[in-house]
Amino acid sequence: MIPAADAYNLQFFSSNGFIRKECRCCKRHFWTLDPDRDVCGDSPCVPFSFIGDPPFKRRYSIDEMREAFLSFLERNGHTRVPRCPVVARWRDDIFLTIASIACFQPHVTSGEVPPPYNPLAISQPCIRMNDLDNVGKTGGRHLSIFEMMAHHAFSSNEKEVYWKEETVRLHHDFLTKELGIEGREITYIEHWWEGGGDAGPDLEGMVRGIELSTLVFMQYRKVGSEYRELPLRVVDTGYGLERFTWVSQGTPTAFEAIYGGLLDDFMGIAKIEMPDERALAANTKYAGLMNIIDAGSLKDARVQVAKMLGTTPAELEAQMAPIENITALLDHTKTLAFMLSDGAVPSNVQAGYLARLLVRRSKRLMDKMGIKLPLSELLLMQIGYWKGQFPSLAENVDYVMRVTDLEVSRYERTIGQGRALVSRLIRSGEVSQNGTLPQEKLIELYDSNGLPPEIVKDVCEQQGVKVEIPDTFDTIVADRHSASVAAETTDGGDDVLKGMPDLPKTELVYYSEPKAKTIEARVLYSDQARMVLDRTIFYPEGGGQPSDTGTISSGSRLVEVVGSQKSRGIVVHFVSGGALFLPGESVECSISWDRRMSLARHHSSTHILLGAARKVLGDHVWQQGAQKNVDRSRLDISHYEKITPEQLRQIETIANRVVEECRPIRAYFEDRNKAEQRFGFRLYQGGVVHGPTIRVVEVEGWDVEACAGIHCENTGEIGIIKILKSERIQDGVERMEFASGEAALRAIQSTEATLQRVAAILNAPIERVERASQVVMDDFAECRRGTERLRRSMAEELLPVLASTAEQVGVAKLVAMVFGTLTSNDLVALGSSLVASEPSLVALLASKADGSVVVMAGDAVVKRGFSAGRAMADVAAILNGKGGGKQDIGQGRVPPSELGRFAEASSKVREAMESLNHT
RNA sequence: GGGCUGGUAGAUUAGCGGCAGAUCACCUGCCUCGCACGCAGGGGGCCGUGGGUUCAAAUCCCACCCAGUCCA
Repeated sequence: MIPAADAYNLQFFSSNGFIRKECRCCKRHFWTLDPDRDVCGDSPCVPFSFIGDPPFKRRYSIDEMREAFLSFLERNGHTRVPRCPVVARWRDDIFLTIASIACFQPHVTSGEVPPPYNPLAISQPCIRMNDLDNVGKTGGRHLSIFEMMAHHAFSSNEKEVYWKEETVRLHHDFLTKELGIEGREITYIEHWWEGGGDAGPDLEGMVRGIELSTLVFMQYRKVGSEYRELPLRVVDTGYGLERFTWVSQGTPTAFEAIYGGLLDDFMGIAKIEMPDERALAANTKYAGLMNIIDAGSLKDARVQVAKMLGTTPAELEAQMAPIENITALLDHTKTLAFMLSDGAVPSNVQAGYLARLLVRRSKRLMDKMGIKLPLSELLLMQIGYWKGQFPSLAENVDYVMRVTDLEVSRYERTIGQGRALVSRLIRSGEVSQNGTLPQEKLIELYDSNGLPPEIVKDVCEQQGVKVEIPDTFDTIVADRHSASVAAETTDGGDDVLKGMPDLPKTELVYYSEPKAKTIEARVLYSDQARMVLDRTIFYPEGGGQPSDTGTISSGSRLVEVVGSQKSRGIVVHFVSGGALFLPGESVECSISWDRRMSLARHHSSTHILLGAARKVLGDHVWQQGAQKNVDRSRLDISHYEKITPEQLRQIETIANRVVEECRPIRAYFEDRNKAEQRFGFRLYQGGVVHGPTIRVVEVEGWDVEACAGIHCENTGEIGIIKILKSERIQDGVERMEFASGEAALRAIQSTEATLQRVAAILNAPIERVERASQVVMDDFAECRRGTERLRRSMAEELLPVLASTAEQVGVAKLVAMVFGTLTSNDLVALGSSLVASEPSLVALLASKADGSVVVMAGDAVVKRGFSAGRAMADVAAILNGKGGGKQDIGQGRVPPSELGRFAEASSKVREAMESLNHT
């Protein structure tokens, strides 16, 4: 979209002497106070020029800068709000908090929920993984974690807070009056912003070649190719804290400014020296000119910078690589510290995968630099460095350390196995003739076995096999996946209200009177399958809790309610029995009380178990999903390893203690912002919750969640919680299945009944079942071994007898015999002993028991060209059976009755033997 | 959520339709003052589970379970 021409034409600009210009380099329009300026102020149009020459009035540390920003805005009518977690659990579209505005999406920006304060100021740690490869190589322009300082204002037709004029004024005042940057240094580039379906004009605040801030005016919703006005206009600013700090200090890279002493500590551990400051600054400046860093352009950059410094690219590479690695490690470990402290569990899915990726990248960087210290120690150092500014980092140190060590050992295990795999691959000759590993194999090793190409190369070259890593490795891997992306199936989402007239919202009596078993209600709508009432006690399916069932009746007319759903505040009852009622009629509603109580018990148990799991396993435990049912329910939680039986028992014990304590369970509606302030993001266990008012379910002193379900009023009503089993449903997610109340009793009884039946089978009392079954299993194993021994000794015993029946046929000997009760396995054992003792022997053995036939041939006969397999096929043909085999063994089966003609078969074999080669 | 690997003795694994093998570990004996070791012998396998195909399945097909891994 081409924004309206006057979108950037601000009073602020004209009255302060700004002029609009077009960059001679990139052709973008920008505003400046400098009439002579003809470039926009962004790199690559202008180089970084703050290094060694900061344009600020003084140097700021990172927390001074944050404080300067937030207090400046407080003085200008904003309220400071605390940061959000970096793991965005309140969003179902992103895993990580990628911008400050993400804290207020979608509920605030959609207008559904009022902002906690308006306007407000925040400094939000954000994580972005899209430029991971660039981190370290661009002097700090790319970071996987950064703080986005922001002021947000939300305006509507009813309430105007502030919009473009005030935003730019605040920005300009902060930079000039607060930080002391000359107004002429600042340019504002006109830009159009789109993201997540929203759009609007924005201005990018540039100083000395670097973008310090972005001022976005979210104004439109993009629907197709059309832009519609949003009811709520959002001032979405983003001030890069790290960049502000860096520019204020003018250090060669941003990392000195961000990490200060921690950078020195890391360099000490890696035993590397700071490279020549001039080279480093040149490198950063040049990197600033490049928009995308890949293997090729990095090479170009090295050549250019080397030329500037009068050195060779190789020398420069040697000088820069260590600092690039250590700063990347510094960045990755900070990101990990934040993610893990927020309870991210490394896994193969979602945010967990990003955590795993970072662990592995960090570990690889450490290996490259020869750092022996455990990764967890580096995280500990990061936590130590940041906890003053982010005290919550220190709260989960044990978890962070433990899960990091575990994850690193998993990685090392994978790599160890991978190395062995590569060695085997080489030994087995999976290498092309010219001694290189096929590229196909290299890709597969990474894709299927997680082996980074460098490691494969390392192992291969130790064994003299060459490996070429293609420059486009990542692209090839990506292509492999994009080729197999299945067409997404989007179901239409049948609206349960389809075809109904406009109806008022249903009064939800199941909330106001949770103990009501029956009520009177008035019919608003009724057809063959659906009914809507003015009020209801039928809980509609939602939040993992199935709906109530029951009846709706009037006099002798009665329909069964098989389920209910809520849409736009209206509860629709699904009925069987037809359209018996007319709108306006008064009816009697009655729900299946046993079902309701069982569901309520299970639902309350879910909350209690979650709290118990958190106590036993740690604060990283979050609900990942839950399904309640009448007989049993399940709760999925995030956890990094298999829950042990002992932990499961502990969880069960603690949960039942909560039941015994008869704690009150309170359910109430609460203003969203108030609830969040009181209970934090822990509320959102059940996933994303919409609306300005949320229903809070509080198990006193134990657990608080936003939840729409029906609960007991007191934990005592649950009676008992029995965990039935736990399983790992995916890496990082454990599922617990449990039953509550009477269902728990039934489950226990059922297990007991099974045990009793087992006891009956074993003919032992329950107390001795364990021992008895052990004895049975041991006996069974012993029997199997005994049979095998017997088979072998029988073969030994029968050997001389059989051998004596051998008949000379040409140069070979034939033993042909039919047995009565042997099995195929026995025949093979016999045959193999026979041919082992006499290499020129052919054994043709059959059994009437199952009609199995075996032909075995000794080495000497095989050498002369005899094929036991072919002989077997001949025998099968004669005796109406089937069979075949290899040179030395043939097996088959014929109808036992045909064995009466065994002599015919043996003469056929004899014929084959007679025609054998005599030499 | 999707894709790709793999599951065989306590461990690491070979076999990939036709007699389940190797190495390490384990046990016994020998050698040795003793030992990393050496020599001789031995025990140890529902070939992940359940179906199917086949005269015959560790092996092929289907489903499931478990582990690993890449991508979103």
